[in-house]
Amino acid sequence: MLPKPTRPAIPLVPAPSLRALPFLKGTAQNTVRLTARQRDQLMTIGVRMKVPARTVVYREGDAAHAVFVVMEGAVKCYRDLHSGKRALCAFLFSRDLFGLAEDEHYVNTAEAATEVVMYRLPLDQLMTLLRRDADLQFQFLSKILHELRESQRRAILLNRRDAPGRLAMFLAVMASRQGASATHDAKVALPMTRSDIADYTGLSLESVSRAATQLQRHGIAAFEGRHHACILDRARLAKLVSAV
Amino acid sequence: MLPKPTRPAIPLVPAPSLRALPFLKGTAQNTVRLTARQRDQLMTIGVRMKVPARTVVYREGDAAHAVFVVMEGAVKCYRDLHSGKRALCAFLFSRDLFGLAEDEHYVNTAEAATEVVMYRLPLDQLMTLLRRDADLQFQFLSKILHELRESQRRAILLNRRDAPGRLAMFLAVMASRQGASATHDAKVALPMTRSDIADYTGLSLESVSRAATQLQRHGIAAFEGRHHACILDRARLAKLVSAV
DNA sequence: CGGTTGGTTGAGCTGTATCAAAAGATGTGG
DNA sequence: CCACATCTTTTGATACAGCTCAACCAACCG
Repeated sequence: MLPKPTRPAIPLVPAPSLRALPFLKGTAQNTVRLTARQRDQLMTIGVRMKVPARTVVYREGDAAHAVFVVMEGAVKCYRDLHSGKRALCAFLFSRDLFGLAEDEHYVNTAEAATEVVMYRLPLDQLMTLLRRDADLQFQFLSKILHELRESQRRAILLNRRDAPGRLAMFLAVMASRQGASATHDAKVALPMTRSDIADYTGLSLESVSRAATQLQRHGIAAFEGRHHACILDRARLAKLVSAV
Repeated sequence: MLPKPTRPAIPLVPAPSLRALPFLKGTAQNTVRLTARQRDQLMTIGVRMKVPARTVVYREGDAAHAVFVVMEGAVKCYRDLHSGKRALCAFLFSRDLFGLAEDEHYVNTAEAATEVVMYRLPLDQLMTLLRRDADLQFQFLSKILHELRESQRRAILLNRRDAPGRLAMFLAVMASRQGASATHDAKVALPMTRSDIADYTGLSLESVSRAATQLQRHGIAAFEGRHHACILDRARLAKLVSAV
């Protein structure tokens, strides 16, 4: 399922880092700061991998021997339900962490939504590292905390009943992830399919489509092609988002 | 808002502990094991508090100076939405952790649903402890990971469209929290109000009520009084739960 | 060019939110 | 101890929003 991991001969590639709002002090950027040494250590135990889209990194129920850090591309994490439907738990992007096990087994399936570059961190070695370096461990703790909050935010999204509102929240999340400044950068990349968006927002495929055309008709956002959206009216989008 | 914290003169009270499925090895009980020394340390920096029901421990947006561990009773964590509705993020019970901040501020409001006994752990002292004791920190990391999964499980609950199914999932969660064995202990305590259940399950108050009578009519569960349910047919409840 | 995958649009149905009101619990003070 | 006021829960009738089924359109690919 996975191509054989390859370690780059010359480490010219960037070292893994983590994106998260800090637990404590407010800094300008929402990145947990790893020291050069910590990044080196992670790079040492980690294996850099590049996989094509649709690669299944691991399946729900598999024994967990590693966690992963996304470097480039998008990963989706999901659980297949008995009804044949799919619950998408999260999209992972650059500097995101995934593969956190429960009781030594993965709780959901991870699949590359695009071509993905990532680091594979073997659990035993990572554990050794974390046990020795409490600061590094704290960065991981912060990152997991960050994911917890994203999950709660998604829960709020799912609480909504209106399809346009849900899609608006999804758009807003994607925009903020891509570091969209308040004014410019209205373009939002949507590397996933509509079906993925449907599974993530808890809507049917058709409702996503309808909600998109609705946002477009109201001049709030434009959907150009499959994988790009353009936020036209930030104020009204924000209003829709907070109109829970 | 909060009564003055009091430290017990004689530490005859139980030390704080954390409930979580372990990250790595599967043990029989779902409790993270703290060493006696770690529990002592937590008890040393922590302050034991007993608050009556409806006490607001902290509000969304407050500066975060401490985290809390529930010893007895139930706490609810929520966010009030602009529409006047309330999104309940989580119920916290014995050995649960709450008050995890984002950027030095609490992200939701915590309120005692019943009379609650808890430990208040000042952040600065806890941080010092965690920085020194990587093992202790790992217990906290595991606990947060556990909460992350509970949050994802709730997201799956919210994905459902049918009220009886949602209520069934809620019941199952409550039952498993109270350590219900597969056969006995069919009684489930529901310390919260119907309104709280509605806010947690993302249903309207009325739908919760209707769903409850429906489960009762089908002989799956009986609701006796406000705060107690009795699971009558475990098999069919499980079927309803997994019929996503 | 047919086949496949992904996306949009339309018509009807189901189930929950909503509004409204009654019934049941709870607590207070005479 | 009862009567009253308040809060919580239940029950009923209606409307609306999204799901489902189904057909259609577009892009991509050998």
